[in-house]
Amino acid sequence: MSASLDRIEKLRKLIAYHRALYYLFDDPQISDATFDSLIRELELLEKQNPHLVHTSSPTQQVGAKPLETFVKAEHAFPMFSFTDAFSRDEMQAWLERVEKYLHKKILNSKASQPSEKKEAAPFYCELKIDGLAIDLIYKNGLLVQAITRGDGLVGEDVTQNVRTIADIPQKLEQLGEWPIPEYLVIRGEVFISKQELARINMQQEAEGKKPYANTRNLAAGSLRQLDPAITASRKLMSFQYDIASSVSKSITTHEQYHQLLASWGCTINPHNAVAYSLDEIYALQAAWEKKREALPYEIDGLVILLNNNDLFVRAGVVGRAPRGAIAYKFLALEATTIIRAVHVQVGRTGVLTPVAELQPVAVGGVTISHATLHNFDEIERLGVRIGDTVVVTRSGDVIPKITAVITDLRSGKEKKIAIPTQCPIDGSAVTRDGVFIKCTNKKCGARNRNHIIHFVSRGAFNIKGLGKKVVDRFLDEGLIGDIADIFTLDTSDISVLERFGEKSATNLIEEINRAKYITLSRFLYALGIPQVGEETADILARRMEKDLSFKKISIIDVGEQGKKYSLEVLQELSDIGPKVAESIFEWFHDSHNQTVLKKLENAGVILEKTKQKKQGVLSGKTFCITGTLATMSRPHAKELLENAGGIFHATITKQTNVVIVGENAGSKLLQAQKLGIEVWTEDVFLKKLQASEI
DNA sequence: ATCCCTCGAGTTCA
DNA sequence: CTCGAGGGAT
Repeated sequence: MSASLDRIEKLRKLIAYHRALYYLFDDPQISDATFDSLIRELELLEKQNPHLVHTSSPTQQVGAKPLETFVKAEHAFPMFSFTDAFSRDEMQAWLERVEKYLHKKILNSKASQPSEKKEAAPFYCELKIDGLAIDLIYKNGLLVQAITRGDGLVGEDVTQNVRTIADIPQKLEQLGEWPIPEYLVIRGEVFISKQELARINMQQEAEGKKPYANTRNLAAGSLRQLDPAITASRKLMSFQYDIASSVSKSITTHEQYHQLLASWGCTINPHNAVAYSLDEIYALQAAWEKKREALPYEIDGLVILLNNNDLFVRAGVVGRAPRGAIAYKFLALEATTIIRAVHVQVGRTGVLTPVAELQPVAVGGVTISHATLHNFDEIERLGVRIGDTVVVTRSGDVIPKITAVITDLRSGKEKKIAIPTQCPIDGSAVTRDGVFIKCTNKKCGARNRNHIIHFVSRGAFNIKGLGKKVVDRFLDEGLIGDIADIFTLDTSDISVLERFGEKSATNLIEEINRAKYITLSRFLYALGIPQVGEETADILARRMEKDLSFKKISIIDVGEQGKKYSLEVLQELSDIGPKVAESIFEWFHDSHNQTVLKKLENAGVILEKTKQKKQGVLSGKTFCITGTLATMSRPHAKELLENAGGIFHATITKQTNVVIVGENAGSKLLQAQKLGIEVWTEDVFLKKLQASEI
C-alpha cells in the first residue's frame, strides 16, 4: 500500500508541474498523450485507494491558475473540461452511467432504426480540435470581452487579441429568424492550422528561436501575446460551438445551438454531425481517425454530447466535467509504462542488441510488451534504467520506440543497465565496434541460428516451410549444425520428429531440393557476408557472370586462393569501396567459410545465371510500392513488375520513376509528392500490365 | 574535405 | 521504417 501511496504522491507532483507548464507557460515538456497517460494512472490508483483522494489532487481540478501578465476575468458560467474515453467499452460505460443517473434511456430501440430518424437525434458529435477554449461575451450583438479558460472559473482577458481573429465576429448579425439576445456568452475553440505552424516554425528557426512544439502550443502562445500586432500576424482560426447563457425556450437541442450560432454569423465547423446510436458514433470516430491527416488542423478525437439540452443540464457535472458529454479520443500514439527488464539479443552479425521488456501497455491499438533499445549508446543517451517509467511511441512507424525517461517518477530502486563484457549466449569475449558491441565468436550459437534463418529466407534460398521455429527445432535435435547440413537432410531424419508427419517431411525435402538451383546473386546474398545485401550481391554476381562459367560454387574465386577477384578488382565495381571489398575478401579468406562452401557444393547446390532483365512496357522505369495492394501481395507485384521489364526498389530515391500506392499508403506517398514522382494507383498499375500483355 | 544518396541491418505484433 | 555508415560526386 505504501508503495502506491508513494507513486500517487509522485504522480500528483509531476502532473501539477506539467499542467503548470502547459497552461501557464505554453511550454509543455511532455506530449498531451503522455500527460493523459499519467493522469489515467493516477485516476486508477485513486480509484483503488479511495481514502487517499482529496480535493488538492490534480484529478479534482481543471487547468491551472492564470498568469499575472494578463488581466484576470471571471467566467459568468464555469468552463469545464471533458472526461476522456479511448474505447468503445468506455463509451458504452459512459452511456450507461448517464442513463443510470438520469433514470432514463437515452437510446430507445426505435430511434436507432434508420427509418425512425424523425425524432431529434440523441447525440451530437463535434471534432475535438487541438486548440484552446475561449469564452466570448456579446452585449447587444457586440463582442465586449474574450476570456481564456484558465482554471475554469477565472481566466485571462484576451479581448484585444481575439479581435484580430477573422473567424470570430466582432458584431453579430441576425441572418435568420432568431433575434440576438442582449447578453450572450458563446464558447469557441481558437486554433491554428498545421500549415501555419510549419510557416511560423521556419521563421522561428531562421531567427534562432525555439520552434513551437505543436499547433495547440502555438495557438496558445499567439493568443497570449501582449502585443496584439503579433497575434494579428498569425493566422488564428476559430469555430464556435456552444452557448453558455440562456436563450429562447424553444431551443431544445445542441444541434439547434449550432444553427442559432450560424444564423448570427458565427463560424461553425461544417463537419459536426448528429448520431442516433453508439454504432454511428463509432463509425464517425473511425472515419475521422483515418481522415484526420487530411484536415488542415489537428484533432485528437470527437466530443460527444447529449443533444437534448434539458437532459444535458440535468445530467449535471461530475468532478470537473459535465456528465452529459465525453471526449472520445483517438488511440494515443504514445503512452507511459515501466521497464521490467532488459534482455540482450545476439544477431546474425554478432551485434548485441538490448531489448526492453515492458509492462504491457496499449499504444496505437496494440499491446506493446517489448521495445528495442538499439544499442548501449542509446541507453546512455536516454539515461534509462531498469524499473524506470518511460514514454513509448508508435507513431506512423510500426516499431515501438522508447523516447524518454520520466526521471521524476524514480523511487530510487531503479537499476543501471550494465554494458555486457561477454556474450550472453556463449560467454565469449566482446569487442566494441562503433556504437555496437559484438560477440567475437563467429560460431556463437545465436549468430549461427540467425545466419541459418537468413540463409533460408525469402530473397535468399527461399525455402518454404523452413522458418525460425523449424530451424530452432532442427538445431536442438542436432539435425543440422550449419547451412550446408540443410541439403543433406532426408525424409527419415525429419519424420521422426514430433508433429512432423511423413507428408510434411516429404514436402519440406522437395522444397529443399528445388531450392538447390539458385542464381548466383541470391546465393551471394544468402551467404550473409557483412555489408553485402541484395543490391551488392547482385552487382557482384553480374560481374562474376561476365567471365565465368556456372554451376560450380568453386568458380567463385575470391579469398585465400583467390586470384581473380583481388581487393583491387572488387573495388572497381560501382558501389563497392574499400570497406565493402575488404569485408567480402575477408569472408572468403576465412577457412571455416571455405569449408562450408565446399560442403554446399558437395551437397549439390547448383548456381544458375542471374536472370536477364526483361524487356517490356515498364522497361527502364524504377518502381516503389507503398501501402497494401488489394489484389496481390508485394512480392507478387514485384515479380509482375520485373516481368514487364520494370525495376523494383524497396525505398524511394531520386531515381524512382513511379510510386504505386495501395491502401493505407505510408510516408512514401508524401515523399513521392515532394519529389514530384509519378503516382499510380493499383488500378492504373494493373491496366499498364494488361496493356503490356497485348 | 564535405555533402548527398543509397544500401544494409535490425525489429514488433497479430 | 529509420538509423548509421559506406560510396561517390563536387
